[in-house]
Amino acid sequence: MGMATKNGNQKLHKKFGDEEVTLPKSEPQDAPVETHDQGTTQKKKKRKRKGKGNAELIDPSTQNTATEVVTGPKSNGTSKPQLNVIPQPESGSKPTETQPKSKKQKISTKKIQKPTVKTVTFFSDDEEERDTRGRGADTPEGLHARARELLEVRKTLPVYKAKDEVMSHLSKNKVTILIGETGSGKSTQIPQFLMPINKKGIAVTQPRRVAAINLASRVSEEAGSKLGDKVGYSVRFDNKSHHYTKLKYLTDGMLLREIMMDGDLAQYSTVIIDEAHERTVLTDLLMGFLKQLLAKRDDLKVIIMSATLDAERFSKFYDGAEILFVEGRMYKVDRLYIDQPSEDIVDSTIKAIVQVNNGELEGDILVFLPGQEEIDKCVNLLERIAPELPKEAPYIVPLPLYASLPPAEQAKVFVPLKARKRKVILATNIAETSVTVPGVRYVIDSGLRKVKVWRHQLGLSTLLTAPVSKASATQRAGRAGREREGKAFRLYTENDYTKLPLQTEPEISRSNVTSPVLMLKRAGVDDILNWPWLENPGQDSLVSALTQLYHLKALDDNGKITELGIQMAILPLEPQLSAILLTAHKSGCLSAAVDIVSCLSVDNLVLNPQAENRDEVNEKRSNLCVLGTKYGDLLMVKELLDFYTQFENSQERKQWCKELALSYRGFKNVIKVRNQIRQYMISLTKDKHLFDEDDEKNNTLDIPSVLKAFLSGYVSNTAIGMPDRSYRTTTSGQLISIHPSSLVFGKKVDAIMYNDYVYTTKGYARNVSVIELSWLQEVGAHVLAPKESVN
DNA sequence: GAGCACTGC
Repeated sequence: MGMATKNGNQKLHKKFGDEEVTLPKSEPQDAPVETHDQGTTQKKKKRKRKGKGNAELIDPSTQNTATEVVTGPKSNGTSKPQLNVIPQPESGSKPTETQPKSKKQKISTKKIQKPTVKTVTFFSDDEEERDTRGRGADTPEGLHARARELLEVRKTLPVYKAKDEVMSHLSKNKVTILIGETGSGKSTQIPQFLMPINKKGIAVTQPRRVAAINLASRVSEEAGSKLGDKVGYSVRFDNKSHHYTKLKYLTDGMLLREIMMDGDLAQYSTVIIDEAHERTVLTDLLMGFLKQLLAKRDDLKVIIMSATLDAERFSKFYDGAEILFVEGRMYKVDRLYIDQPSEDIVDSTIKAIVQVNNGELEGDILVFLPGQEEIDKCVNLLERIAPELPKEAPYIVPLPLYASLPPAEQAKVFVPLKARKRKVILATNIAETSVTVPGVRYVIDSGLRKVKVWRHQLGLSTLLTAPVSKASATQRAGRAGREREGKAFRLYTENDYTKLPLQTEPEISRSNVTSPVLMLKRAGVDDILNWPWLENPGQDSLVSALTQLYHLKALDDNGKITELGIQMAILPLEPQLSAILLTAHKSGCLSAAVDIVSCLSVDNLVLNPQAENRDEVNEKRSNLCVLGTKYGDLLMVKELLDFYTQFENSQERKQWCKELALSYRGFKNVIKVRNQIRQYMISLTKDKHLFDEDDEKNNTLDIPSVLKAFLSGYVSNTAIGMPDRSYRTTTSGQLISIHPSSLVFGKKVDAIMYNDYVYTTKGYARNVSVIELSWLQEVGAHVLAPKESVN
């Protein structure tokens, strides 16, 4: 059938009405699903059950039962079942959906109430909104009353019930791997259990700012103290902790900075790495540092908290550390597969949405799609077909959700709808971990995601659409079972599912590791290749990072970190950008360089205009930015920032941003970043007055100096204009095109420098500036072989 | 003449 998305809505609707729709196949359930067989299910064939039947489909962890914690042999003395190793998945079965426990381990099967863990939304990342809540209850009496209230809730958490066993284990071991699923309460309770017995502080890391802030605020309430006193947090731009704070939630990046300042982490007696299974570059690095530190410090305890999958790997990494398992509290989620996947993901998504809407009980639908393009297409189609769908079914309201969407648009997914309406949230991976949408009962999973892959041989990155891992598919499905039983409809076959990789490839093995390597050097690691990497990025990748750092003069001929390198590591920037600032300082154009670098550190600042007013916006930008038009995009953001700061009030700023398709929120972040960088530069140079004469300096902007400073960081990101108007890179001679979003697009110049080299339909240079050929020799002779670079 | 997931200091 392969219905094209270009079809009109009438036709589309008709096709859904007839019996061509065969997806997704649904398994008969024990639970009442009266409405399920409306309309489109006649053609369904019963799926063949394997072996143990229906139960095998269901992730045991999502059963609504509470289970006792099971610990390793050392916590013996009871007749409770034990577990210290995660069993290998049976071959041919569904490994990621098999939990390391047997039926007999369940000690209780009573139904649980609504999960009590506070829903974490991304809103509170904005301190303006966060500070307005929770006021007035700050009296000691009020805090204690609230804590007593919360204690009753805490006692129902699986991990609370196992407190004694967990504690007895933790007191005997230096390293523990603790597996706890969603709803177990591990992130809030375990650190609190430890507070009375820790002499020094407890650090708990999180991959995301919002999570650190929300956990700290919850736990502080539970502990009956004011946020920032006994329990606090520390994230970039926001610190609510004191030297006497006993329990500190921080982002993993923050703990890494602390390691660079104090390699022994002397202020902590326990470090907990939470969400270790996400395998971000930073958590991976932390785990390596901790391994080294454990050999040095006898009084340090380390707890690695994770979802199930990486437990054995973590255990091996920490010399066979024991694994504790805590049952989560999620509701049952049935997984259903398609039998004939379509080539067109938008097509099969729309069909699945319509069928779920027609056939399933009330509850919102969360759809996982790879990117903005697919999401926007689906939203448009759904808006058109919604009025044509059967009147018996709820009216569907499509809502997009992705990171570059303005905050007000994102907020719509949290607003409840009136009766007879059903939210269909079409989201990227943002909804897999970062944003939790309430009310979701059905998940539709395309099985796809976008992944950025760094190719160090070419010095470029590509953004690919790729299948998710089993772990990711399980996580996505779990989003349907947070409030009650749910269903996950997978837009791929069960056979395809079995072929998916077990886990997502760790980020570090597909990333540019220049910055991690500089951090290691700063922390005193000499032998980068043989450092205890949880995942070694590979020799090629490491050598390319070391070479890059050498070119940036962060490392000397012996591979030792230089004074410059130490300063670069301190700045909260990529090494290239740090190098640029230090060069700019020498050449007297620091202020302008800081402005530009701040803009470059903020994502989605200069937005893609909508298609209908694209030409108009582009023209406005180029008329406004005289220097940008002549010298390129670095000068453009400098000009834009100057305009932005000249406005009197935020209303004018907002309006101006809107007209030029710029992000107001982005500029607010630029100002924060700029302040932070200025502070760092002041402390590095010990010159308090470094930025005092800012206004005068703007009047005498030395453009060649600024561009040469940037060239010092981006020597290898340069290309030469050819007679046929194409450009070839100075490093490998590859063909490269100026991205049409650049102000330099369509111009013929001698040479260009760019910040990003991205391969999509072809190799594109993004964020392009005009440079002179002579500068390449002047600034980049030590990197570029003369014969290759200019001919 | 493109169109890009997510996160962190």
